[in-house]
Amino acid sequence: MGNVEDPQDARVRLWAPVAQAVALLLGPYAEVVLHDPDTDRVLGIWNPMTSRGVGDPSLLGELDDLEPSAQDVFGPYEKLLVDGRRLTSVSAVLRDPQGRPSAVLCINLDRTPLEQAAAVLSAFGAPTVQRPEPLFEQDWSERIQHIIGSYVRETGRPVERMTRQDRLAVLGRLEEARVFAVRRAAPVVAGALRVSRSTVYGLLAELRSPNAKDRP
Amino acid sequence: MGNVEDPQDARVRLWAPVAQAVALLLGPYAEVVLHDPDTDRVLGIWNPMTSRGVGDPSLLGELDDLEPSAQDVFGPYEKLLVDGRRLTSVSAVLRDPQGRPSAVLCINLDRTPLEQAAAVLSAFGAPTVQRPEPLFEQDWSERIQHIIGSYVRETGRPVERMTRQDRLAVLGRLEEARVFAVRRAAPVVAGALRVSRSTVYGLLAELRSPNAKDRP
DNA sequence: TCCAGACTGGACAGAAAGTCCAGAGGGGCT
DNA sequence: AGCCCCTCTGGACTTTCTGTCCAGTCTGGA
Repeated sequence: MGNVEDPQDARVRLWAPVAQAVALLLGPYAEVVLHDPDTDRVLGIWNPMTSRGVGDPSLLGELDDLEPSAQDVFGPYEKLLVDGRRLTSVSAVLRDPQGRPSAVLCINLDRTPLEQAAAVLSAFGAPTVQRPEPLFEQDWSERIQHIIGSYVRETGRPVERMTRQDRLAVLGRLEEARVFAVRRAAPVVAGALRVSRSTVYGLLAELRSPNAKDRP
Repeated sequence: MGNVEDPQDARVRLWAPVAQAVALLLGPYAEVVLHDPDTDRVLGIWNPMTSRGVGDPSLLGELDDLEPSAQDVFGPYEKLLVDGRRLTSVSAVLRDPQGRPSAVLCINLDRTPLEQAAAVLSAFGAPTVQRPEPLFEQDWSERIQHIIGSYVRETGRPVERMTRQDRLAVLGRLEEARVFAVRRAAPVVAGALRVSRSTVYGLLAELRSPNAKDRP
């Protein structure tokens, strides 16, 4: 299901069984990706969690730190999807008999369902109300990710093709969460929203002002 | 297993099946206790988690808030055992046909194993250490008050007669709590510590710098 | 093709954040 | 008391951010 691979490529034929086996073992919540380290493109993908397909460019950062290093296996490290899902990832550089890197295998495990299950368990018989929705993130930049992420999930609209209204709504939530009381937050938000700092301040001004716009 | 009951008592004969059924359903992690509200003693206990037995006095506080109230079912509320286990408890006042309280049934569910399981689940594949200590206050100025307040309480030294060391310690805690990442926090802290802004920055610098002071 | 609305990048003023220092207490010691 | 050392103070000053503005670019729709 959802497997996409290029059977023409010898590397794919070589590694596909491994990738598929792992994908089967870890159920629907693990994505296995085979990358071409030369072209930085996807060779094959099993259980894709995003809309990537064969030939698409590899996600920025997924391979970034890998090449210069001496070791071949990386992680596990944490990644955050725009929709808020938490992934645990490992990567391995796969070499041909001559020792040259021929592919990079990445396994991305979605930890969200496990965490939800954990929440169910610890809520069982718990008399105290769960935290009111709150921001148990120590790190405010995670909070930003989280808020933007849940908005994306709710609306199904990724950051890249948000409308002005979407941005206004997201900024409203961020404002509510007092995010802008934190130093340096505005530029970070601008970055996360793929928008310039000016735009953020513009939208923010529109939000905060008595909107004279509503009555023409 | 581990059931202790007094078959002589009519109330026990009446309620024992209920108690036993609940004890069986909730496995080894729920303790069911039948109390005598008049003598404040244990009439019967199933799956005892502590060393209480029939005839022992009921645990202090277990019945405290029950009597004066109008309702008959209480909880769930949280209890803490000396060994650190967290219990979720409910209680019910059981009445005879004349409406007089004849027994009190308490069910104590040990939530520890569930919470451990939850921890296992959310640790599965988790690369990062769990959050270093949440501090889920929305309002950062409250957080400042809270940190300073607890220091004062711990040391018994009010803000006015703090020593330099005290101030350093407090600032250390505030720093740890990332308080100074918030705009305008420094002056507020200075005010709360009854000290000038300069002093705050001075002490802060001393804290953050490689303390050359330690090696004379 | 042209227009209108939206975003950008850079410039800039103003506000905080930090740094620095001369001078004012204020204990403790002689 | 008188002195000294340590610490805090208030203010001046530099640096870093914040928030505003605007001319110019991009883009989708009529």
